[in-house]
Amino acid sequence: LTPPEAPPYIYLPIARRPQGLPSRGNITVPEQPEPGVAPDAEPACADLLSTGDMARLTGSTLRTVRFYEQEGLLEPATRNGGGHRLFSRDQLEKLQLILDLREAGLSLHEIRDLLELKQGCPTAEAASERLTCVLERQLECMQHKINLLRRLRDELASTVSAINDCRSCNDAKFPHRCDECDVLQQPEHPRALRVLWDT
Amino acid sequence: LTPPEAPPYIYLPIARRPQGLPSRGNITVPEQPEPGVAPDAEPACADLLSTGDMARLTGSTLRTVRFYEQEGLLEPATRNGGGHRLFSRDQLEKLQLILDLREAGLSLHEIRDLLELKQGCPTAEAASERLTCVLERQLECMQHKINLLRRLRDELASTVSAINDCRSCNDAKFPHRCDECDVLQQPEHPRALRVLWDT
DNA sequence: TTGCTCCTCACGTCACGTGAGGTGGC
DNA sequence: TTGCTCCTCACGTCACGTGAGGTGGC
Repeated sequence: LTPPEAPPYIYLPIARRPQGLPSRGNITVPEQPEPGVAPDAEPACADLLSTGDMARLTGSTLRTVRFYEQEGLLEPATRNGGGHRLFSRDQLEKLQLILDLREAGLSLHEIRDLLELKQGCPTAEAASERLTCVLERQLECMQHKINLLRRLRDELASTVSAINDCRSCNDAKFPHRCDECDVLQQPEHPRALRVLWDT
Repeated sequence: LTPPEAPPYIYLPIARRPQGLPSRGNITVPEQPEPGVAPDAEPACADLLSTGDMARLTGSTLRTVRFYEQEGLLEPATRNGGGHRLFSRDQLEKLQLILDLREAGLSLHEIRDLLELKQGCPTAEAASERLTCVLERQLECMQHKINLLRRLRDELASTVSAINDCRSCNDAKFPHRCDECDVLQQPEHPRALRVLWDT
């Protein structure tokens, strides 16, 4: 990808960056091709992203981008003269998916398996079946997690509303005998209220 | 809590455990008081739970229960003659809440702050306001996470349905030019399909 | 005596965070 | 020359996992 004769300063990250693409400290996600720029002229070299661009555009960190490269999840298209990594756009999208899957609870091992699944299958049939199988198992886990989060959200919300009247409390039952207080009228306190407030 | 004169074998965990409470390998969650057993006679000693009971009843591990005790999140009511921890029922409920909050993404530090918040406040007003503030911030985080998980679930589900037709694929475009395939008819592929399948 | 459950170190792991010291083009 | 961004070690952290070797009542 790097012409051997070209001097390093040809490859300055700023020079490579089309106007409107990531400027320092700007977190706006840039659109794909500039109008008037042929998208298939120099497809891999047209708009490469630095490690910092990758981090800023995804809300992650330099360390995370480098760590994912070290673990084989990301691959820079090339490096410039100063040794700086330069990533193509598809690696940005890959990074965004990895970060979302991480937040959904998948380990990097599971994510790597997903990313490598298709290339590890001899036929489209095998790849389709295996990917479907893995994704459906993950879909179940995600649904369980959504259900837990929704239950917990409702529990904490009802705890907040239950202790609302405690702002005007002058009772000596605070803090040790709040479970005997008439202000907390609910017949059965939600678990979070019992654990965080009753005692 | 431990009468100094009493010999240790008075405190056997089996002897303390009312019938119907956690038997080995049984994951059913027992009901609170046995009918016919006065619930306030020996309240702290009536039904104490071993570390293993705590782990089994919550689906966690011995190590986790011990770690949470070491970190000051749980406290055993006492220990028996053999040094085995014995927890009261409110610690089981506390452990369940801790585990749910962990799965929701809170750190043990944040959870400890929540658990200690009330006792660290001089008045009910202060405690109510601070707990409300902390919980409402967490509610926002949880809602964001729910939204992310739902989006990701839908994205993966549509990816699964998109590659369904690939089971009968014999095209030479597999595996490197699937993005040019007519079978993947959607005008705009979802991100997961682009990252995991197109290439 | 044999299982079973529990105990205490203590080292390992996963996914990064956080400096320390150095480089390279405006 | 001065900032700014990026680089490579390398040690730290968080939340446990995983044996190793030992105890105690059926």
